[in-house]
Amino acid sequence: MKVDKRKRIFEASLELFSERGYDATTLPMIAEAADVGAGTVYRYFKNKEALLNELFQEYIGRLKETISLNYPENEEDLTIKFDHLFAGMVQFADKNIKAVYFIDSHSHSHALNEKSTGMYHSLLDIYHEFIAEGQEKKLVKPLPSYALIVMVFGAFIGCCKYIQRGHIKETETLMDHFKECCWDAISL
Amino acid sequence: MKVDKRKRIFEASLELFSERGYDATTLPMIAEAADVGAGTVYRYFKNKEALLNELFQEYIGRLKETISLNYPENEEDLTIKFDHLFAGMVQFADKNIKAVYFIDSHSHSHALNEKSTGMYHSLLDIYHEFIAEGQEKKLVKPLPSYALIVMVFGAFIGCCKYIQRGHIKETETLMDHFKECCWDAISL
Amino acid sequence: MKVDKRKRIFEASLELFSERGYDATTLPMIAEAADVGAGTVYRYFKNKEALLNELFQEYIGRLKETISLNYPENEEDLTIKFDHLFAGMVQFADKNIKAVYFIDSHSHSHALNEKSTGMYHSLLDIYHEFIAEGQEKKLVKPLPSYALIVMVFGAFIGCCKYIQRGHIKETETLMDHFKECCWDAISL
Amino acid sequence: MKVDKRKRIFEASLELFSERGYDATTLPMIAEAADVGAGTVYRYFKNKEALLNELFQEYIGRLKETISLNYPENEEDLTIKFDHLFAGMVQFADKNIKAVYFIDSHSHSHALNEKSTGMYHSLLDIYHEFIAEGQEKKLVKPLPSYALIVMVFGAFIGCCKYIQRGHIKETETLMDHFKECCWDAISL
DNA sequence: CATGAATGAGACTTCATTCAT
DNA sequence: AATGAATGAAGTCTCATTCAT
Repeated sequence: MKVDKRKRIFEASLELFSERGYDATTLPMIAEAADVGAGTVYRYFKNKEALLNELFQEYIGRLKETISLNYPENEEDLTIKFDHLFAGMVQFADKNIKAVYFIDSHSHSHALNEKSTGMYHSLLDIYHEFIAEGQEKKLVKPLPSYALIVMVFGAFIGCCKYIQRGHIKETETLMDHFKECCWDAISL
Repeated sequence: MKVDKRKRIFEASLELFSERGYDATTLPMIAEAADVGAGTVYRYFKNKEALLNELFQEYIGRLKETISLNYPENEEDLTIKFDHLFAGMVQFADKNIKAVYFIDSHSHSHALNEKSTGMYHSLLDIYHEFIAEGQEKKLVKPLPSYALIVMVFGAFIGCCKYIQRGHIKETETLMDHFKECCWDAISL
Repeated sequence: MKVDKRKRIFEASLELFSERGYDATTLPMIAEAADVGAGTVYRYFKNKEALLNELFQEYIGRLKETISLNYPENEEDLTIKFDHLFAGMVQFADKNIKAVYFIDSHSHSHALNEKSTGMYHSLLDIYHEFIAEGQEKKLVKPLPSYALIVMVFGAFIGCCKYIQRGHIKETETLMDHFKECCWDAISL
Repeated sequence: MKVDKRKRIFEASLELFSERGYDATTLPMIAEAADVGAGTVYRYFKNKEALLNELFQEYIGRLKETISLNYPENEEDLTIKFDHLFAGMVQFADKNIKAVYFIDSHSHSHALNEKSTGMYHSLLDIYHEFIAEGQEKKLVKPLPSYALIVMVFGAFIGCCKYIQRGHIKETETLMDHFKECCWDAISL
């Protein structure tokens, strides 16, 4: 029951934050969506800001976990690493599409604390390392890795939005095409 | 004088909205940044929401104008069109970097009215047409054009953010590399 | 066990009310200080207001008892009565210094009920009678007895606060001097 | 008009704080009593706590001024100084009876800031000096001056309360008697 | 025109109290 | 009997908006 309420608040927040943004989401909205009393939210989270940060950290953590799981750290073939990273994102988005939007739209929120931004950057580091390795092997374009990452993320999120809006159904083929796009974009 | 005040409000809003977001920006903040009385804002804009929409429409309009100007509508060579579109974006961003962030971060704001979203989509239409033409000519990947557009935009905005944060200086070479990235991403 | 919990709640309340005041003391504070659950307080007291009143009445009762015990009702020598009253106050304060502050700072609380204020005034009546007798015997100044009482109380509480703040150690001599002060103040 | 609103808020606060205490007084109560909107209070005072402190400092200042005015600093006869101090209190109480209660009941409030307590103690210093001089001259009892001051204050406030409750009308004779009480209490 | 004082709706948050366990 | 999770009423405070000057 305890876990239940906390989970409901978490999920309601994720939904609302991803759709309206943190600032445009009121606590009463969250309470109603989670079907709990307004005061109940404060039993589980210190305040609205803490709720945002816990939510952010939770999903950054999950995303990182998804990507890190079985990551072929010592693989020589870079495309295998790329496949893994891309597959991880797809898998995560598949289960947590709202979380993808939420992370994307709040990664520079003024309400994030140091730990949150720290976790965010530690997530990006995985990609930075990948880019760096690729550039060393002359397989990836010699552009700032930050920009390349954003490009892939931009593409990925665009793809998610596209799919969610129902313009088209998600297919494995589509995802493969997207992966190709991304690879083409960054590779030499 | 009238124009002056309106302009100051506009610019203050652009700055604040792009940095903090519409919801986190208060009217007193805007008034102070524009160095006008709070009531004065209401002489030029019906309310905060109207201010957002006028601002959004203004910059969407300018961006569209920049891109459309001398657009080689009947050009056969698709890369020339691509060059033009990319150059337009770069040129616009060069003069209105805040506006780029503003548009990016508010394109799905809950406070946008129909006209604003309409203009936004009509801007996207230019790109849609370009993609469609490219796909017809088998020069562009047969992926949903919406996704391809977002990818290019994502890359572009990522690039802008990257440059603005001072990680590197903007150079013509850098921009050319980015253009290449984008073209590689979408082209067959 | 029951008595134990009730006692702990009582003592925690006394401490907190005397230090922060009734209104600035929250029930969670009391529960924590008493090391009981918040709900438990309601097993022993109807609500916060009832707790205040029971506490007030309890200590007014004890003070009255202390003063009344062996009160030389029929003593002719007024100074002996005065000595007794003063000694009673000192004795009470010695054991219940917090209660002295509590009574002093809450004797006009908006949350006291009729019974509480009734007991308070009935306590004052002892002093009123003493003053009246003294005035009849032309030993006490012909001022409103209420004012004379407050003066003695004011002196007494000031003295308690003074001692508690550690400015000086309580000595029998000091108390005797105070008694003298008080007597000088009211006597002709 | 500006001054008017601020003054009304000040006076309403004084009334409510002196009657119910700071913690039991809500901002809506103040706003209603002052006949202004709730938000208006915040145009004049940063918050409720600031309102309390400004009020406290204002009246401490006035009281100090009243007492200090024409204070016979170099007078040899101590009773003349005493007369002056006592007369100052009476005069102040005459014009600001609510303020007397307010100061008395809030002088140890947890919401007072450093400046407020500083001013309070600087007010007490006037009395401390008087006591010290008296003790030096062997005219005042050799008790802690803090305690003697509290006694006089206690008497004075008791007297004020007594008068206000209408038990008796304030007369010059009454005040003279009180002064005598106080002098008897502290003098050798 | 321009202002900023004034306002009340509503946001965040706390807390006295209840009740299922 | 004891608990503490749950709650909604109410408190403090902010802010979009209006309006008299």
